[in-house]
Amino acid sequence: MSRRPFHRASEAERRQDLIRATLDCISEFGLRGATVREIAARAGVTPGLIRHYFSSKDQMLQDAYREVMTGMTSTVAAAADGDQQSPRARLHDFIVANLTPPVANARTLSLWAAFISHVRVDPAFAEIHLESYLAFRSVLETLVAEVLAESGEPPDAKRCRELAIAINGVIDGLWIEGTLVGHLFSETPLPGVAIRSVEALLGGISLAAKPHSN
Amino acid sequence: MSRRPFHRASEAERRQDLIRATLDCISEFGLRGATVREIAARAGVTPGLIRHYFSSKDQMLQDAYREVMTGMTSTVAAAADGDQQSPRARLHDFIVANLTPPVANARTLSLWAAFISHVRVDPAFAEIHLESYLAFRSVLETLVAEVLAESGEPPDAKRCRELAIAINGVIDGLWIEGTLVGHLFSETPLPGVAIRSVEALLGGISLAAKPHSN
DNA sequence: CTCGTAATTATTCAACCGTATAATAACGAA
DNA sequence: TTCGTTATTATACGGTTGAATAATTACGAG
Repeated sequence: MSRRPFHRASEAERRQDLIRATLDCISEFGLRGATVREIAARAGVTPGLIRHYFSSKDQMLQDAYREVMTGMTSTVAAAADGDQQSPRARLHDFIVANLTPPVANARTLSLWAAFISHVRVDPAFAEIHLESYLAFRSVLETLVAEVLAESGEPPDAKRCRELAIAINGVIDGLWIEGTLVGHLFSETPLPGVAIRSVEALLGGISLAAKPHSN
Repeated sequence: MSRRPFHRASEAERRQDLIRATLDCISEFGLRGATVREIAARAGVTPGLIRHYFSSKDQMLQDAYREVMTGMTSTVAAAADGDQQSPRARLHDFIVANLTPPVANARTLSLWAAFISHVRVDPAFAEIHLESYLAFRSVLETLVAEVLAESGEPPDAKRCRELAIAINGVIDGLWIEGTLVGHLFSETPLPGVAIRSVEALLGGISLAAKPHSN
């Protein structure tokens, strides 16, 4: 009976491994399949180690939830910051980034849905959701304001807010449908649908780097 | 030690009770809390009875999923069929029905999210999702086609499809946000946001029964 | 009224869950 | 090298899970 060999890892590294294993289990087997034992096996450690880095399994799930959401938001925010483009081009890239991998991805959607289904159950999840939603909408609202200013429209905070809410809705809805049954949209690629929809919502403002030909 | 009294119920009635108890448990405690024992207690029967009406717990979950989705779709479809209104008014009522109770409801959203998170895990759930999505979009696509025809626009199947996809996205997205953090939208009620957004998507067609004053 | 069928309860089972605790091994400081 | 600290493993515990089976009760057919 030889004892299992092991190596010490840095705290950041271990926590990252455990969270990644947690997300893998959730996306593959659902929340029910994300057991302490399965997660530990996936991370290549023994179950007891989890309680050494997280005060409880729920705590680890919450940290995992937070990481998923901040990861998505930072990814699309970064996409809107490529070079010094015009506000319209940046909003364009922001929208496209939301509807293409790695954000538009079946695994990510499964994780998001699993966590969302717990928002009503656990107040801690509700708080994480609220934070991440506001962070996302804040980025979007700023982009919208810049686009309107670029088009010479007078600043109107209330209109920006409502536009951000609506655009956020379009993005969310298309993201869900596109990643759940993406094969249905080979004829009508969703990034294009989203861009044209947002252009309509903005009252006809074109988001293309160069004006449309049609 | 007296034996628990019981009464026989019709099969339809019992299955309905069990499914409702299942949905109650999921929305309150999440999928993890929807155990055979808790569900049976909620339905006022003993756990063994579940296996008498459903071949397995998963089977019951799938039936519950199907019922939630068909219930939502039939509710909003019925809202669009009030009296013999104009197509524009019917689309208007359809959209509003999606964003007001009982469809826009935290419990319903929790259920939907819990099931969605299993689409990737279990092919049976994926099939139910596909069916319900297509049924919903079909209703919406018909409404859109009628609205366009009413406005004298030439029939264009591809445009109808794309509009239905986009409008579906707006509805889904606002539905999620509105039910998750509804208190954030007291200043900008979502049904109004949705109507104005869809009007923009339709290229300016008004959905009000009487033309806007602004 | 009787009796067979089926709905419902009661009980049991093996497996698994999250957590707690003790033993051990790796690493840094001195 | 030595030794203390702690990351990691190993083991154990009480409770829960979905499922299977047996015992009982309600109800309809005849």
